[in-house]
Amino acid sequence: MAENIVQKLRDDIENGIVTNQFAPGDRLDEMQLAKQFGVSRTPVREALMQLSAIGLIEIRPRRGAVVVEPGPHRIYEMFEVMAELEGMAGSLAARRHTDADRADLLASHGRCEQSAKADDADTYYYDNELFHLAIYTASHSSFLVEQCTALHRRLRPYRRLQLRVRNRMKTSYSEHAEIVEAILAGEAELARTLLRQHIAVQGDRFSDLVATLAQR
Amino acid sequence: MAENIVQKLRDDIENGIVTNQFAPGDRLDEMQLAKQFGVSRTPVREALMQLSAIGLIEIRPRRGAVVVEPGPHRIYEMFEVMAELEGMAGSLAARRHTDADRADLLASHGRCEQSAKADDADTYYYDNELFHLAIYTASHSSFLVEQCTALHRRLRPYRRLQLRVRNRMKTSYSEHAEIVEAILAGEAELARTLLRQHIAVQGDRFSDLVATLAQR
DNA sequence: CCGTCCGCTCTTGTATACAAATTAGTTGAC
DNA sequence: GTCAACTAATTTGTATACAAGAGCGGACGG
Repeated sequence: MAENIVQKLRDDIENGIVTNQFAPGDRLDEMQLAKQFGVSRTPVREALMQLSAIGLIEIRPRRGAVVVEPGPHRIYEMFEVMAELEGMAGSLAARRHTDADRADLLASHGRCEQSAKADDADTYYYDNELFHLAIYTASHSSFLVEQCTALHRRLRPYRRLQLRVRNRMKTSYSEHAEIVEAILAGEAELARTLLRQHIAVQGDRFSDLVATLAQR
Repeated sequence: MAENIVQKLRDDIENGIVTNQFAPGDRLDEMQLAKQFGVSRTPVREALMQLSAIGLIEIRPRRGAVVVEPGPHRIYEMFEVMAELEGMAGSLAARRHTDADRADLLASHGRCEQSAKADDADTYYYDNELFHLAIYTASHSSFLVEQCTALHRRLRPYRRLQLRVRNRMKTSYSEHAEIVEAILAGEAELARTLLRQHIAVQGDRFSDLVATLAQR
């Protein structure tokens, strides 16, 4: 077992935060975590620092780590940036996609169709991630792929909340269809606009988000 | 002295990388760095992990940390994303700027004018950073500000290289003037386009970048 | 009875010791 | 002479021990 311990700790704690086992505002005690996972404080500290770098927790000097709770406004801002980056990826994808990208995009779109029709939120959630990843990849900008996946990952819990809204899944899927069409047709600006609107939390969707955040 | 040690190490090592004291490809030996700074390996490791999170170095399990050298193509990709984010910030700033933002923007723009006219590259480099920061701030999206400053920071060394190109400083300044005008006039899309073009490494500027990278 | 100050404890930050792995060097065999 | 394998040394990863700052409680004074 190598450095994987830190990775495993990071993933486990991150998972714990996402699933609300560690609620926002909670203090993450190093010794407690160390005992809980059967390791020493050293790898725990390293894992916490990585989570701090991602932005999931905040480490205040000499005062420990606490799970951050981004307020609705901040979450809105993050989606705003995500919308822009996804729009960029879509635009580049429209211009640069290869035959392999086309196949991947259609395949993941097909899987979304299946899970949307089956009304299976969990599967759709997963397929949706792959669909968006396919767009990132088709942009052929490795740095953009990294930025997008990082932000996508960070927004994961809230994206999941959004799916709870009635009919969001079906709406999302039909938006995907237009996006695929635009990308494959090489319509860069259309793809950008559609993706931006697909991601952005505008109008009613913002109140929906706030509402679902509250009832959590 | 508290956790500042890690911060200081991080800044010093980052500075060393930026100033090419630690050349790309160099192995960063933990013990050597620890001795050099008169501390133990623990804070050095933490500083290295932070640098790894930023993307300045790469840590391969059991094989140490090496300074990464982003190839020209990757640097181009990073500027491509930066251009998009700055464009977004400019667009938001055009719509949301307050009187205070207006004053800040004009002030930093004025300082750029001074240093450009004095042909002082170092001062211009610094004033230029403040100018762009003023735009980020005027967007009134704290998350966007963070993303922009992080990427801006990472691109710092290459931005500095670009200033070496003949007349780049004057050109840059005149582009700033148009950008300020667009933002203060509330022309969101114009501001976006101008900023995108201002940042993007397109056409000749890419070959200039490659050339300056090579002669470093 | 309330407020402030001093001290104790608990937690974080740093150092060092120990374990495991990788790499390089040397030796032996083909 | 070259290649491969084994061993030793260097270096990373983890644990533990030690130091120092922050929070909390009790005691003393007003």
